[in-house]
Amino acid sequence: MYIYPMYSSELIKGTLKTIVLNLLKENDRMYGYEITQKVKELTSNKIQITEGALYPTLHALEKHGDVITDKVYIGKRVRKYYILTDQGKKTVKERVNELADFMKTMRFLLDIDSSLSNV
Amino acid sequence: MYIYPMYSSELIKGTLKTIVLNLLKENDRMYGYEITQKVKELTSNKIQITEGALYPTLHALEKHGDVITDKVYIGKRVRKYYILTDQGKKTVKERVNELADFMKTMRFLLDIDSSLSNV
DNA sequence: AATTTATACATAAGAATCTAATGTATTGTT
DNA sequence: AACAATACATTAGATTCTTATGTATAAATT
Repeated sequence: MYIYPMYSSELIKGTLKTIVLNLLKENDRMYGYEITQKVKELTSNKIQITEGALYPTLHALEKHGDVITDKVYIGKRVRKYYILTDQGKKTVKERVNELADFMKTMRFLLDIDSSLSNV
Repeated sequence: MYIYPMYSSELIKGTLKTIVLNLLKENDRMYGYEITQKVKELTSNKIQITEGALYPTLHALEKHGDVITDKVYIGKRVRKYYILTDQGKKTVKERVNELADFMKTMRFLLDIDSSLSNV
């Protein structure tokens, strides 16, 4: 059974906020651990968000007003749900558009589309 | 006259080495300043490599054996040409393939291809 | 002729963002 | 009973960038 390699960490830098915001756009409410598992699953283990990266990011999004939280107890264990605000919905669009544009530029710059092996 | 905005710096992080290596693959020999101008030109000012980012990157590539240098004097002014080594040619392929794969994953994860506004 | 802009290298302090490690605690599985 | 999974969080250290600074030559403008 072949294990897909993870991407080198430099690549993921700068896209984490966008990934998290976009997941929240599509799922209404998610908690931290759920986000790490969902990304892992959706990317066949190629992107694994570490907790040391995720939680500070979530806290920053909350501070910035892009998300609000809802603390829920499952038995005695705490869970913090994150929900997009209206402001956050705007931020998602901006971020995703910017990333899409950036990737377009990179494909051109690196002449990627012409070799069809990676489409 | 509309000035295209630059991408936020987080996005560029982690792709600089790949951009530089790929340019060297396509141009045989280039010097630092030339690289900054070429990237600026090819991306309509949307990616502007700063010297503080570029020179340390070039030095790291040399240290790692991906490039060798050729110091040339234009009159009294020095110019350091960078040339890919065989090792460097391998590294370019790996880096570009990884970035292409990563962008593919991101397009899927962020559901970008379905909205055709950014293709 | 003098000043400014462009060319061309380089380094260094500080910011941002990540990894890896550590910590606490509960719940499910073997 | 022991281990793995769930769920939060923080911190030291690494990496990679920005911004500022420095040095110097060549070309263009006033």
